[in-house]
Amino acid sequence: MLITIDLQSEIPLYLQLKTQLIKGIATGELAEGEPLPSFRQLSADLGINMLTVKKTYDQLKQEGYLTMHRQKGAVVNGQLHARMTDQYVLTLKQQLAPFITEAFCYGMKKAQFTAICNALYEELEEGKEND
Amino acid sequence: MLITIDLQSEIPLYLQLKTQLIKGIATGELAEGEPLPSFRQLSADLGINMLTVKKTYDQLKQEGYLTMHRQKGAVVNGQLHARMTDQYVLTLKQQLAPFITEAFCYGMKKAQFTAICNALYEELEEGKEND
Amino acid sequence: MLITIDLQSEIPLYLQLKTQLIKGIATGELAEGEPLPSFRQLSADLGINMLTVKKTYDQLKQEGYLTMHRQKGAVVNGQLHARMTDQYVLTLKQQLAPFITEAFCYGMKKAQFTAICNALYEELEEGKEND
Amino acid sequence: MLITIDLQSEIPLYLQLKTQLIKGIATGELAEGEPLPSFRQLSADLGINMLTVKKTYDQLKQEGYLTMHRQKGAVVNGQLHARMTDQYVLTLKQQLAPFITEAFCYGMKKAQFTAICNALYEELEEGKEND
DNA sequence: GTGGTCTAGACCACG
DNA sequence: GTGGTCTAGACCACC
Repeated sequence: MLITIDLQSEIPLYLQLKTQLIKGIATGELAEGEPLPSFRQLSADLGINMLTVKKTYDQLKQEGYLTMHRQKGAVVNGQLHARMTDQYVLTLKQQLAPFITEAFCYGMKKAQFTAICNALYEELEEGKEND
Repeated sequence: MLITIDLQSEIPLYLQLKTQLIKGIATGELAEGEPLPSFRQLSADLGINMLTVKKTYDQLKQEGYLTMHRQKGAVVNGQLHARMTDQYVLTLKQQLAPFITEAFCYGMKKAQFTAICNALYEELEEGKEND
Repeated sequence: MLITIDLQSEIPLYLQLKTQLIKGIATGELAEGEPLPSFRQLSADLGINMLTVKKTYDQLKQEGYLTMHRQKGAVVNGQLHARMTDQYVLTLKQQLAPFITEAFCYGMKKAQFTAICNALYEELEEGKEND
Repeated sequence: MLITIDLQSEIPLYLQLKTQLIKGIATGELAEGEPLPSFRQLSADLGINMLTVKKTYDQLKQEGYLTMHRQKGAVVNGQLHARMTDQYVLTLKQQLAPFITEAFCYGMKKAQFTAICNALYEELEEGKEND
């Protein structure tokens, strides 16, 4: 799986990495049980610090995406889903609100916004089918 | 206009304030030509630092939402919209992507996600009609 | 609140700190809403690294004991309890099992073990009453 | 005797193995004089490294649970108990404290905690009776 | 001042 | 080799 880090971006490195790994899991590109590269390996490949990678792995572990393994390193965890609690939906709404307000301010129509979301969603779904 | 600041939030105070003011302008709740409260007044009302309010006004002014008057203070500037560049759409997609990926991981269906967005969007549109 | 760190111990520093802070919260010595010292302050006081303190705070935050605050620093979070899920009880049993097995091997009677636990429990309860 | 190793666990493999062997000895499931499987056999059965098994046996030998025989391999050593020093009791209290504090924070009552411990204790005692 | 992030080293236990 | 922990610096945005 190809991972790219933009050192210029204002988005923290560990978040860039996290987002891409989650996407890999979502699309199935990183299948359940598949091992991820070790801290050292990945940090060397990306040219960033070990701790930054570890921080990412720690968060993914805490959120249930990964399991850390003394022998095999980090492996992808199945059994996501069924975590879509009301609490999550609430949090999501709060997170989306500012973007929607901004889009509205910029004169974007509801239909266009929906189209963008659908496009992103379908990207993931297609990725999953192609596994 | 009611403004609420969440000191617990990880969103910077000035951004919370900015978003709400922009929303007010977008919905028309803050009409063109209407003066905004002074730094001192607003910062006291919200219980935050004057500098934080000033920073918000500065940005809004710089983005064309406000005009500063020596006597009237800050007044709302009309003529928004028509700023929806391709660049903005691209940025928006990048910002939305992680939330959509996460929702997808948590098993949320596209329809449910769209429904949430539509609900948020319609809140804004209704606000505009009721002015 | 007095916090002591044993640099000689094989227990990680951040865990020593975490345990003591949780205990402080449990006994009510750190009351809801009370601010904790900043990273820099506490790390300087204890003579350990800032990141080690931050790591502790991060975990306590993630477990719901704390809320991080841009202005006030870290503050104690109320509304614990009601988190005693079946999952937690199961985890607890797994964590306790080895200690009980060991005690049993060393010839400790059930009554003595229970007595030790009760003593520890009552320490906390008394601490709470005395607030 | 059934031994299970959890590769996911954060508990070192050699400790998992050691705990279970001690438990077997404590309950009498592994009777005095009974030979244990060879390194090679046990490591193959459990799917772990031979060195890990050896490390476990070494420690058990050093703690007096086993005796190594050039021909018979490792054999169980009787005469346990009577090792419950004050030092051990102190250590145990320190180890249990964090779990009890956490349980207390989560709203667990003393009675429920005691019940859990008793249940675990009785499991061991019954194991012993049934031999 | 605060927290948030990142780096470049280091040592340890485990396997 | 792996992950787990720790240190001593640094820069940034926010308040």
